[in-house]
Amino acid sequence: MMSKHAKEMGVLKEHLGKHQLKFTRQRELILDAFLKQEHITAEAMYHQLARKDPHLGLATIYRTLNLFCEAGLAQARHFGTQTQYDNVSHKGHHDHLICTGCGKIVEFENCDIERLQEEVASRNGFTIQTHRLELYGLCSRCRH
Amino acid sequence: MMSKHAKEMGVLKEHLGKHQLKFTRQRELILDAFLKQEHITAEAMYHQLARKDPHLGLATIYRTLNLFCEAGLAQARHFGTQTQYDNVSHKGHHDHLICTGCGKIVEFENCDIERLQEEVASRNGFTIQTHRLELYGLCSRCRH
DNA sequence: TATTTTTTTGAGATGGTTTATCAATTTCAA
DNA sequence: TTGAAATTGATAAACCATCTCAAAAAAATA
Ligand SMILES: [Mn+2]
Ligand SMILES: [Mn+2]
Ligand SMILES: [Zn+2]
Ligand SMILES: [Zn+2]
Repeated sequence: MMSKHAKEMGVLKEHLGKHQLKFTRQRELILDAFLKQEHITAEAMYHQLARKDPHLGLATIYRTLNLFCEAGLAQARHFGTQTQYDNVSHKGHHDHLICTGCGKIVEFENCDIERLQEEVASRNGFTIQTHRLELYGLCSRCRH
Repeated sequence: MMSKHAKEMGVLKEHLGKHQLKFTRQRELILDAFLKQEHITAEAMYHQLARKDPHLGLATIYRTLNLFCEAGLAQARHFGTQTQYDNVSHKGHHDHLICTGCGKIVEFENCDIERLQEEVASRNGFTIQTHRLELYGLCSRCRH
């Protein structure tokens, strides 16, 4: 039977091949667990994977999640104190709504906002490379 | 002669009074230096003030800048690795364009973007408390 | 398959930034 | 002027992420 994450595993292997990097048991294990998440911290992955492999080191988790970022499977986001790794393997650009009550994260895309950002930039002589838009507030559950 | 920063000194003193805090030589010194800046890090203030008072501690700078935030004179911004303290004593809400080449920071306000943010939030059942919008790219000088 | 080369790993040290601790000092109201 | 309360400066600690390096694993080569 074919792995559930065959496509993404292929993306990783292609990246590894292009950069003289090796395919390891740890990288496979971490990718498999990562793809089941939407946003996760290195620390959270560490604890979650400790059950499957108690010897997996935290440094390896960080190294591997950063590798996923380079391979285009993940994006590092800095919402709070710890870096959240965003699983972007199956989605395009998006921004976030974050509940300050329960920590819930909702993703959204808004072309109008993106266009206005470009306008602001060009009006000031800038060319945008990246941007960051985060809306912090209370979700409907936490408001009541 | 009246101090150049009389109004802001008044805001600070009012905040101190309301919270049983004391007016000190250090707080006056740091406020005076802070108000001459647009955005500055605690570390940068520390080095800058070392000339006027070589005994001023870094912890005091941090404590005092955080106090200014509580008094509404400053806002902490997390653009890069170090916290930038934004002098908001004479301005309202604004967002930032940041040049990845030279570090130049341009402030902007855009009501249309703000309105669209509210729309996105309410469509998702959220009530916005704060937001963060940063556009990273190259300024006209750095592009050439 | 055996050998060699190269990369990766795990444990812990290290680094950078900010906050906490605490005895000595300063402020300010009585 | 006195004394309670807050502040300060030096430095330790916390925190998150990266770096170091010897041992292990992977892949290329023979
Ligand atoms: Mn996301
Ligand atoms: Mn600003
Ligand atoms: Zn919530
Ligand atoms: Zn520039």
